[in-house]
Amino acid sequence: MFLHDTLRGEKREFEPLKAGEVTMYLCGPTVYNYAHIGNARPAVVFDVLARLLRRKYKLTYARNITDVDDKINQAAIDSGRPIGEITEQFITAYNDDMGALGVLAPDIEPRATQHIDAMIEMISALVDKGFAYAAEGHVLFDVEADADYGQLSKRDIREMIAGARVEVAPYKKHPQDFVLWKPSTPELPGWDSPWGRGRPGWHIECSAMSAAYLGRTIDIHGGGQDLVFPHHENELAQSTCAHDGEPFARYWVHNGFLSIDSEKMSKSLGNVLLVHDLIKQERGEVIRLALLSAHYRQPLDWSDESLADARRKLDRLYGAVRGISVDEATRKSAEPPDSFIAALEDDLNTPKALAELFEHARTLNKCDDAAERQQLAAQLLAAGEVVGLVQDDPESWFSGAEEGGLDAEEIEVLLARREEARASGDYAAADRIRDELAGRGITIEDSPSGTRWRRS
RNA sequence: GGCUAGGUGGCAGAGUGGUUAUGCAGCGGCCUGCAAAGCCGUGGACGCCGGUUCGAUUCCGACCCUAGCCUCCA
Repeated sequence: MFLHDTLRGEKREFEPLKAGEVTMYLCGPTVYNYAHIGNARPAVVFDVLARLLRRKYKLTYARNITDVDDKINQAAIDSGRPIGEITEQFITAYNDDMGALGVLAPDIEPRATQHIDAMIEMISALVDKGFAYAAEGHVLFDVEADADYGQLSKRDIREMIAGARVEVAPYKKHPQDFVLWKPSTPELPGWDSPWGRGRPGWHIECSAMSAAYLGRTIDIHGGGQDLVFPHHENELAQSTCAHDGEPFARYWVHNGFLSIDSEKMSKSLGNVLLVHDLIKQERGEVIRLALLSAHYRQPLDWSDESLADARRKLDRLYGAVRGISVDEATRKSAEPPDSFIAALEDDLNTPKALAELFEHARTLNKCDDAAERQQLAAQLLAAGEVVGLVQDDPESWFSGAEEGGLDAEEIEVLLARREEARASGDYAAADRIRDELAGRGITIEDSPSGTRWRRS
């Protein structure tokens, strides 16, 4: 298995720290709004990685929830609702939305507000060891005390023109020093600490929670590319300095950015696509495949076309297994094609893996031996399970409900009438029925084993 | 300006120092009452300029273009 590591800047063989066991941490959502399609990409990508890793290793996968944050505070002020109500609402919404995309729950979903003690402890350690200092109720990380600061994002703090565009707070020793702890006014959420009542900075949350659940050194740390700086750089600095130089993450894995119709997704452009809305119009599986159709490190441009494309791909895969009954034992014992796993194990090359799956589908379509067909179908389903696709019943995939469409019974009545017409040689009447169905989005397929239909 | 990724056929998107990616769309055929699905065949590509090489889309260098980060955004 190979993974691209941002810190080393290269793809290299993956070896867990402890033989047979893997720890993985992914930066999860800040719960003040619904997740958008860009947020969904890392969740889906690392879900596939988790599924793949579980084939070989005992995986412990943590994805945090940031439920204390100034954006949340602002949302509470704007809406006049209590913070706890807002965070609960969006935690539930996030899990529902990701579930709709086939994302399995991580082993651990730690919440920041439940780990304040661990954060305070880590901040104290950083102060004691000379890597942080208190100033005006704040505690700041001293980047100049960490000779390695900038190693992940390949930045040299001496060259950073910090403060050129943002006013530097007067209590900072160095413009790049970042907040570990900040004071809270009475109306803001806060916890007692050695530096007074306050709340944690964003970066320390992940450092403290990953150490609490996964240990000081974790195997894989994931997130979006935009988190490399400053978030992950700061996590790396905090954790390494607090732990006397013990390595923090052995592989840093970052997914590429997603754009919408070649434009950056942003509120000002009004093109923010929420998963919550998208799943009302399109099946989650289609969205999931669309997210996996480009390599995770590549930029991904989202458009109506990418969804239509994903839908047709699923038509092909479901079409290959349609009508084949795979018994439980065969299904359970089947292994995905080697080439499929090989592609995934090469830095999670999902487009390549899917291409292998299409080749496999062609082999299946060509095969006319019943036993062999069942075996091939079982392999395809086993492969689908690794990427979280093609796990639905093929019949329900093709007959999936559509608003205002004909229901299955009406269709069957029409098909029966068409069969009668065909049997009596009245093809004109048969074709009229077919045209009528086509006009209402139903495509007919005659086959030796009877006529079947699907929504197109 | 700096750092980090990219620029592949009509679209999406892998990969490789010389040989079919794959999916969709196109074209020809098989199958079908006709279709659809499926199968077979087929056209079409590697940003620009140099260099290395018997040979480069693939390696090296310059250039152009795009994206992300340098502003607590996945």
